[in-house]
Amino acid sequence: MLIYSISELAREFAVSTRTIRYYEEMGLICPERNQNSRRIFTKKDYARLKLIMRGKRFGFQLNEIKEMVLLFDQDPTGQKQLVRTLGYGKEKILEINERIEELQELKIEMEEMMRRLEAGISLPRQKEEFQ
Amino acid sequence: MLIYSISELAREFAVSTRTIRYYEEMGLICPERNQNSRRIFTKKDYARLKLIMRGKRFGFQLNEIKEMVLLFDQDPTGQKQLVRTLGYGKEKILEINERIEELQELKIEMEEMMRRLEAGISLPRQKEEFQ
DNA sequence: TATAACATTAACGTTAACGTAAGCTTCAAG
DNA sequence: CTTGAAGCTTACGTTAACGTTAATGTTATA
Repeated sequence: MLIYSISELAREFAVSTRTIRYYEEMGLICPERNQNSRRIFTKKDYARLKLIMRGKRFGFQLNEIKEMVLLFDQDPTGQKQLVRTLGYGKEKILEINERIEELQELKIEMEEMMRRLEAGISLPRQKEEFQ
Repeated sequence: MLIYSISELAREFAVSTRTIRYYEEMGLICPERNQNSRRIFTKKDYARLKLIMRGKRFGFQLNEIKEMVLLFDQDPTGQKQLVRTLGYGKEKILEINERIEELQELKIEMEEMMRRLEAGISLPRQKEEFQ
């Protein structure tokens, strides 16, 4: 599909139309309008919304998400802008790495706890440490 | 250190004392009190707060976090309770796996974009897809 | 012993991220 | 042609997660 109405997008991403309008209000998306001022969403808008939703799943706030998408949106033709974008991107990648590591730790801890539970051991001392 | 005051914990976790009191208000922690009704935080409370903060970093809401910590808090002596806890834990591990995968995807995409930027290529077509 | 630093509860204020309702226009189907 | 579904704007309502203030009590220390 090449273009979407607001309700189609809302259905697709399992959010309300109000949510999408709110994202436009906040400047995270800028869909075109037809002659009757109805919003027209392109594939580009779709992709943008997908990024926004992912950011939300990761617990980022809308203004953080906005900062990210806007920064990567403008093509950094100027040398200075490019350097800035690169620095930002590398920083974000480091943050992502930290998150991945933390999640893997959490996973290991939970698996450990599951094993203990399955073995039928309460292990109050260990519990104290984890809890 | 074996016990903490509320301001010590607040400093340690870089939050306000109000935040810690709020978590108690919401039932996420239950610190003991001294004879003058001042809160006394033990190592156990410290560990609990650490878990809460991690949950926050992952974008969980306080009631979700509460559900988790409370569920793993009670030792599931009853068979039924144990089964329930095990099921919940395995579900959570699956969720964590999904998050890790999603983060790794995101990381790859961002590294890809960084490489393109460093190569000095705008790639409008690719931009459209990612953006 | 005074006094600053820290603690308590109670209560009202704030902000992000929407929900909801009203009043209007537009569009598609029978 | 009407009628119901969908869209629009405006605006007020809601909730989670605290911030802030007030009024008061406690503790440490010079």
